[in-house]
Amino acid sequence: MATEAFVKPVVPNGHDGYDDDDEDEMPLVFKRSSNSNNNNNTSSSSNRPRPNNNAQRSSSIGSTKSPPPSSRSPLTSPNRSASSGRSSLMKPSSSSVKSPPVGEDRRSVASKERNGLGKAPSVSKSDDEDDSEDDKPLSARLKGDTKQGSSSGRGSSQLPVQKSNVRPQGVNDNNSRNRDSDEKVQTKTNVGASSSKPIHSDQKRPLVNHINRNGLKPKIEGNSSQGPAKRPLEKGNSSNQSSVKRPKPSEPARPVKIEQGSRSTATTPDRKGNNLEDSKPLRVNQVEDNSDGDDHVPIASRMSSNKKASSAKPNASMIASSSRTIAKKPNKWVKDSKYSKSSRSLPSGDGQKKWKTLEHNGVIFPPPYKRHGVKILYQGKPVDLTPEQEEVATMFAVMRETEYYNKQMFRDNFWNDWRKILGKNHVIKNLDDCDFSPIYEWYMQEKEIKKQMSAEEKRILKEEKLAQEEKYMWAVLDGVREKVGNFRVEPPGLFRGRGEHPKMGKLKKRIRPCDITINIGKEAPVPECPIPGERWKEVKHDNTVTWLAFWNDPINPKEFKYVFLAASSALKGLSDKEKYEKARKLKDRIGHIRAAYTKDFSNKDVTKRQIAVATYLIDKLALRAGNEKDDDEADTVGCCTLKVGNVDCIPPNKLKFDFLGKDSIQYVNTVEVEPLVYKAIGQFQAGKSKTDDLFDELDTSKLNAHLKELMPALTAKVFRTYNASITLDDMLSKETRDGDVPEKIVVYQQANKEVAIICNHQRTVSKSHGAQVEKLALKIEELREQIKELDIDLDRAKKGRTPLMGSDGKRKRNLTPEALEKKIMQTNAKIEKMERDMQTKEDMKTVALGTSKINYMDPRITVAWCKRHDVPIEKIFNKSLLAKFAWAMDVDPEFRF
DNA sequence: CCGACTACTTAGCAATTAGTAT
DNA sequence: ATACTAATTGCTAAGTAGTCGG
Repeated sequence: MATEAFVKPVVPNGHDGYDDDDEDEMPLVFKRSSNSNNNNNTSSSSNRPRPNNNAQRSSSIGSTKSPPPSSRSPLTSPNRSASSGRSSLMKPSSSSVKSPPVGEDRRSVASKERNGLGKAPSVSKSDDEDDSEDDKPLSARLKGDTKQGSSSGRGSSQLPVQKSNVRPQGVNDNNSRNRDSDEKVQTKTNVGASSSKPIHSDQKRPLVNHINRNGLKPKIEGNSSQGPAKRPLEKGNSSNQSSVKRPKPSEPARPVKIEQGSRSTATTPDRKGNNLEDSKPLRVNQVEDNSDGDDHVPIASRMSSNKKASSAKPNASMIASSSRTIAKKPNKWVKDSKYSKSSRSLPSGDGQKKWKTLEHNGVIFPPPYKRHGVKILYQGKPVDLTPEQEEVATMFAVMRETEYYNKQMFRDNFWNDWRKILGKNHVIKNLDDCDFSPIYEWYMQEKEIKKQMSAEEKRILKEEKLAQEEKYMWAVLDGVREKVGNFRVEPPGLFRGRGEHPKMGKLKKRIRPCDITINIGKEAPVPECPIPGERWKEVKHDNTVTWLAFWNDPINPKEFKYVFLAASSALKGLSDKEKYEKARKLKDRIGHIRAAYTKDFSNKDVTKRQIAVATYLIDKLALRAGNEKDDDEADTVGCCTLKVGNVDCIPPNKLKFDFLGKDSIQYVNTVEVEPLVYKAIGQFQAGKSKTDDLFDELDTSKLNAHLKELMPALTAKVFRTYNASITLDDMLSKETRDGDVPEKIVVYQQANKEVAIICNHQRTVSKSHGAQVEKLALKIEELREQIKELDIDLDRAKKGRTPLMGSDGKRKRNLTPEALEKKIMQTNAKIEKMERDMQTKEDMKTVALGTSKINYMDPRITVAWCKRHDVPIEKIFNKSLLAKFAWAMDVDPEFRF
């Protein structure tokens, strides 16, 4: 890697290349909110419980979803529901008040449209409306169609999902497990009741579906119907295996400084900083550059200004962007000259060239095991273990407080691997007679010692690690220094699969250089193997792929673990942008696509009918494709792999989905569907057992092959991206009102939440959630007491008397009635804010906003909205996201998805 | 048309760090 | 300064999907 090489300035984030241009796209108008309201349908019925977290989560989920506001959205959301809805988020002002339950909210939103499907495409941006409809998720459309529409509103559509509360059982179960569960439950209830749609009142979107949320817990056992839930895990704390941890690469930079970006730098070369080289230039700057530079200033500036955007980067991009429309899409490809791709090249190993030159230093290995000598007890007696045996025993000991520890599958798998290391005639004959407490205690003690280190010691340690890792953190691709995503080889440990994974507890052996294949430019020096005496398995020079290194997964040797560039790299940024552009194309074609599959709901060919119905579900519910899985994986499903038992038909035309999806997260949602879809599902289920495939004629290849006929490069996952982005765009445009920045941020979060619900992105309730809520409630109570006291003092002050003694026994200052009144008002405002915060907290406890922000919502929607409404982008995107979405920063303020 | 490979994105939770409150 | 939270970052599992050979 030498430094010299680069000339390019590097822009860290990637801007370099692309940018702008494309963005422009349509300027369209943004519409802002106009109406907001619509009606809403109620839907409500439901309640959704949401799951709680993990465990719970599963169960809980409710069914509801709501469609996004406008319509676009998909329909419903799955589980979570309930809570979410609530109000808090909403903006304070108006809505604030209530907070309806999540479910409702969404729904309320309502989409407008109703029609849906049928409609033709229209699309184009221009009108949103039309489009919208099309765009919108079906749900929305449905409603219309279907009937339902309960409410009025415009579109009412929504599917009605209802979420039923149902699942109580599950819920209960969960509860039992944790407190959380309770909450969930409650939540639902409460939520439901209370709020229902909250805020939104205005909005109201329909929500189609809404989920039910119930919470069941899935955890382990499954609850209800289906199966078992998988996700049990726990959350335990301790645990973890080893502990290694390392600093983060990211910032390493310290040293550098960079130039920022590009430009300046240009001259400078930056280099990677590796050690290797030297240093000079390098390092330092660079890194941070990106970050730094960006972080601070620029962004902000950009934002604010809005329009201009200039701020930041300048580059061409800006310009381009500004331009408005412009071609955009097609261009993209063009743009980057960097890798020229052909037009359609997509990311994946498509055989296209991904780079011309690639330099990097390979990977860093975890330190060798350090023996601690603490003995475990076997049948009460200390046992001597070899370092290797001790290492594995320690991995297990350290997991004592996790849920895995007591799972038979985990213990069996662990024992199976450990006993091989113990050897045939070892005194330890079974796991249950082993007492790992001494090691666990040693581990806890070590942890405490670390915690007690002085700040200075910690800093030194951190710096040492950084110095050691710095060279691995960077790669130079086509002359541009880029961060490497995961340059640390995974340390050995016990496999922690999610859900009921058949391999949980198996030993994940240590990876050595001879397991690793390196990919590097032909001209670049081959990274030196960091472990003396060992060598890489292989060194390749394949520029049709983006990985820097890989090794076979020790748990499943057929699979690989890759080392890629970080998300902030230009390579990843480009691919990200292409992903969103594809979704925007889908937006343009969605009307036709919906019309096409609607027509096939009654096709005589079963395969075609299944394709039509599956596509409808993916479009409307944002389900994942559902690839086939092996028996040695947790059994979870997606659309194509749904089992008959995962879908219940509820007359006259509702479907209740209940299955474990990716990561064994439960999806529970009851949604109203087109009568023909309802009928078709019944046909697909006829004569089959619960565990048979619902879509027996289908798999993801067939489905995607069909989708490609409708639109080039279209695949099932594009619908999720489309639904998420269109929902965000719609909600932001409809819900944003004049107001201060915090109010606008609330609107954004509400929209983000809607998307998260649609995508069923969940998180476990934090261990301290209950305590936190109680604490807040306590504080609110204290404030109320204060008000009482102040009222009395005010009364006395008006009569010219001095205040009573404070509850703390101290004398209070003599205040004027005016001052007291002001104080009362302030305190009341404080109480209201706290109550809103508490509600929000409750609503959001199982909703994970981050996943959709990182993977599904086109960042240009967010950036453009921030520019239009003078919201600093830093309020929405953290440092990592700013770096990842550098390519979207100079989007035209009028950009619409 | 399959299924084995292969490459790359998406996901939740744990560990860290930053930020506040005490 | 300390204790707790809240927010971020890291980790790596679990998906999607393209390609290739038969």
